[in-house]
This record gives sequence, C-alpha cells and structure tokens, in this order.
Amino acid sequence: MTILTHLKQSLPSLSKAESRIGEAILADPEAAVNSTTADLARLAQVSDPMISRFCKTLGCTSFPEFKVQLARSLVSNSSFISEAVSTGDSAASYIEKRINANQAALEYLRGNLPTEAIEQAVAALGQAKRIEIFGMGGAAAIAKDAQHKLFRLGTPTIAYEDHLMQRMAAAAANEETAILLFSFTGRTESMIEVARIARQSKAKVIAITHPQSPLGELADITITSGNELEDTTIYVPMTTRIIILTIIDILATGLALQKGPAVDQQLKTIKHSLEDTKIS
Amino acid sequence: MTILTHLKQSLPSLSKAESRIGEAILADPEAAVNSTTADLARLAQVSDPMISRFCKTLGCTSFPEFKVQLARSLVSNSSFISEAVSTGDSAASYIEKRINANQAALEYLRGNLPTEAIEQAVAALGQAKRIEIFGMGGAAAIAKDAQHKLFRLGTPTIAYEDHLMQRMAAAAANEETAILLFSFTGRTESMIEVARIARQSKAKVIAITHPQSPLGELADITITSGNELEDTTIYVPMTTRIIILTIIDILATGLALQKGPAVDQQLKTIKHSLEDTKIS
DNA sequence: GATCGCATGTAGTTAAATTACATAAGATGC
DNA sequence: GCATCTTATGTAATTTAACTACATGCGATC
Repeated sequence: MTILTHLKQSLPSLSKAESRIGEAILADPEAAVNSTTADLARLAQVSDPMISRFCKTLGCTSFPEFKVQLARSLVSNSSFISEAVSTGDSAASYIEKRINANQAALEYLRGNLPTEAIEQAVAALGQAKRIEIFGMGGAAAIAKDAQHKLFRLGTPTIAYEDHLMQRMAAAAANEETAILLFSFTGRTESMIEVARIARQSKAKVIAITHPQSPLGELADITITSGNELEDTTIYVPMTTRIIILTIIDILATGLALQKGPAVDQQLKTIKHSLEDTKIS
Repeated sequence: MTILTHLKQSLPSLSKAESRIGEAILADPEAAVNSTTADLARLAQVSDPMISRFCKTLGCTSFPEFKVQLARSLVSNSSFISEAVSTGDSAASYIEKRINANQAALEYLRGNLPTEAIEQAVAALGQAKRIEIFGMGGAAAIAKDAQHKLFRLGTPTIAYEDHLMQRMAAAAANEETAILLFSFTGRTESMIEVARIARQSKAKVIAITHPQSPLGELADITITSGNELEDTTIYVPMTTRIIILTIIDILATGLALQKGPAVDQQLKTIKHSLEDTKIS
C-alpha cells in the first residue's frame, strides 16, 4: 500500500492537528514533496514539530523519509493520467494513450472494488449447481468470455445473448442456480425483466452493472461495471470492458482457489482435449 | 526522463569523485534513497560536500530533492511485479494480485507493441470495404467483441466462430476485404487453413497471435497476442485477453481517428437506436 | 619549470528536524 | 460539579544534516 492511500485510510483516526496536516498534504501532495516541516506547518496552521509527529504516526521514521514515500506514491497515480486521443495523433501517441487509459481503469478498480461483494459472488458461484450468464449487445461478448472462463471449473455454465432464451433459462432456474448478468448501464429493460424472473425462480442473481441502476438494485449481489466512469473527462470510454474482464478474471480466480485441487484434473482434461487441433 | 536514466547517461561526463558517487548510487539506488550526504560520502569515499555538488551537476537544487527524484524513478521499475495467486489467499489479496497482473500485461504491451504493425493494420482496415473477424474457442468472444467495436465505424463487419462459415467467408473474400484473425497460440490447424484460403482470395490478412507461429508467419500483418507471456500455471492467466482487448481498442481508436468526423453521425445514430430499450 | 584553473577536501555556518519540556484542553473519577 | 489525570499541542532548545566559503593540491598549459 502506498503512503497516500495509507494516509487517506487513517485520516479519520488522526488527531485534530494531525488531520489538518493530512488534509493539507492531500490538497496538494506534489507541493508537500517539495516542502520543509516549516512550510507544511504554516500551511496546515500547526506547529513545526507536529509534522514530525504526524510522520511517525503514519509509520515513517522521519519527515524526509515521509517525503520520499510520498514521492513514490505520486508516481503511480500520475503516470495513469489518461488523455483523450485527438485527431492528428500519431500511432505511437494513441497507443500510449489507450494503454494509459486502460491501466488507469484498473487502478480505479483497485480502490473501488468492494471485497465483500466479490466474496459473496464467489461463494454463490461455488454453491451453484448451474451457472447461467446473460448479456446483450456489447455485453454479449463479455458473457461469452465469462462462460468460457467459468465452465472449466466444473460447474455447468451456459451463456445466452438471446432475450427469449434468457427468459426461459431464468424461469427454469431454481435456488441452486447462479445467474450472472452483464449490463453496462443497468437500464436495459429486457435485462431487468430477466433479472426479475430469475429472482422469482429463487436463483442467486449476481449483476455486474452500474450500482445505482434498476438492475443493480434488483440483484442479490451487485458489482460495479465501472460504467459510472464513462463520460467523465478523465476516464475515456471503452475502459469498462477491461474492468469487467478483470472482474471476471477475479471471480474465476476466486472460484478456482475455493475449489482448490479438485479442479486441477478438470483443467488438464480440457487443455488436453485441444491437442489434436494444433499443429506442432 | 527519470533521474536514474539521466545519471546513467551522464556518468561518463562526470569528474572522478562524482562518478564514484554515481556508481555507488547505481550499485544500490534503494539504499541511496535512505542515506544522508554523510552516508553516501563514506560509501563513495568522497567528502561530504561532494554529494551536494554531485546533485547540482545532475540538475537538482539540493540533495533532499535528488533523493525524492531518485525515489520516483525507482517506483516505475519496481511496480507491477505480478505474483501468482495461491491457495489460502484472501479475497483482498487475489483481487490485488489479478489487478497487478493485468496492469503488468499492459505495461508489457507498452514496450512491445510494434507501432508499424498497428499503422499497417489500421490502414488495411481503413481501406477495406468489408471486415471479417475470425476466432474460435476462447478467441470467439474476442472476435465478437472486435466486431461490436468495429462495425460502428461504417464498414460492414462480421464475426464468425464457426470453422465452416469462416472457410466460406475466406473463400468469398477479395482484395477489398480485411480479415482479422484471433488465435492465442497461432497453431490451431483450422485457423491456419482459413488464413491460407483468405490469402488465396487476396484478402488482407491481419493476425493477432503468437508472432513465431505458423499463423503469425502466414499473415500479411502480425500483431502479438502476448501469448508468449502466459506462464504454465494451472490457473489459466487471463492476461492475454486483456492484451488483445487493448489491441482491439487501439485498432478501433486508430480507425476512428483515421475516418475522422465522418463517423461521428454514425456513432450517434447507433447510440440513438438503443434509446427505446432503456428505462429512465 | 611556473602559473593558471579545476577538482576536491576542510572548516564553518545556516537551516532544518527532532527532542525535551511545558501548558492547555478534554476526559474520567469521586 | 470539582479535581485530577491523560492526551494533544505548542514553545524552546538541541542535534544533526546540508550547504557555503575557503584552502589546498593536482594536472594542464604556456
């Protein structure tokens, strides 16, 4: 963990003077790196030695060491400032920008993915006897990808992109079914309908979607699709898929860990089944 | 440029004492970050003020500032160390590890994606009157995703995952067709066959695959799928997908930039077509 | 061979950071 | 409700780190 996130986390537990210092640093961390204790003390309106104490509270041995740590944490945040591509950009330039944007999206995920939701989702997937995955439009490819990743872990897993198939599968589901729904906005009417049917069937509904959306509120477990990022100036569109793919990655990893060595043979068998289709 | 590379570059032009300091720092930069001028001076067997002078020679205003800069340059080298997940990892732990692994994959892409290949591929896609996208197995979802992104830019684009459909489409192609092939290994026999048929039809064949593979060598333009990165652990790493998805992202971005404002209306129309399916 | 200049070391000074101490505010017990 | 104890914070003093000014020595050039 970087010192900056550590600071953010421990901000509430700090004393009055110390939190003033913390806020002064967070307001302009770059400036803090180039400050002396006196500078910072003046800025936060506290006495000089409070800065030293503040640093020790955060686990550093001295103020200079704190500055070094702070400088470190600023790198990882500033290197992911993604810029929008613009007409006239060279290939090298837009390649760089898109990679930055996608890395930034993952960086966002690091701080904003609720651990409990993942744990619950993994538990639900682990208990399920069947997994159904629904996605339409752009999410259809994602559903397919998730199916491809999850079916290997031993539980029958099917992906549907057809609304009618989804309705039937949702209606036929029971409490031993986990249903994974992918929707960027969480406002697609047919998806919401399917989710409603699935809940009536007592299936466990996991939605990867916008948390403050009808679909997000309907599901048993909701994980953000990062869609709340789209449209903002900093995070350019197209990054949501990277986020969702990484969430699938994380869910599959969690599930594989939960099932443990039991799935190893399964994975080997599946891999082996492809051998005859490859040339050496 | 980071201070560390700057130091490496200017090492030959430094004076005797100064280069001793430079070498001492390069020998263990991490230790230098936690040193005082006196510590470093002893290590490099020079006098104390030489350290200050050394820093100024490198363009820093003071030794503390140099330390901060040094700390900065060390981050970019040491971050993105991806660790394998292991049994007993907490959710928080494997979430962190997977995000790291995916960011590392993108970092790899930054250094290893050949600009010229991207330029050629964008040019080929731009000139094409039709785009056909082929992928099987795990790559089928990727092909579907690419189709979903590229069809919006005005050129008729179809994705096939069925080998027979792929054969027919490849045979029916002509010099105005661009064919995008996704294959992780580049060794799937049926994919190679399809590529061969496509070349006979004089279509432009773009392969996103392992560069040193039969398929990679067969294609007009080859872009790495990052498959050379996959380690052999049983828990299938998903980093290649992230890489390929980002490549698709980059290709679509390049194509959109090339077409310019011409596609803006097209994008708006497509977006508008979904409005009635969403609830407010 | 002498002098000039540059590189480096020594001593001293400045300033920055920490420690030790004192005080005030808030909490706790009677 | 008052007294005392604890904790947080400021003040003063000390230590330590970093830089400046100066001195010396080595190498180069005339």
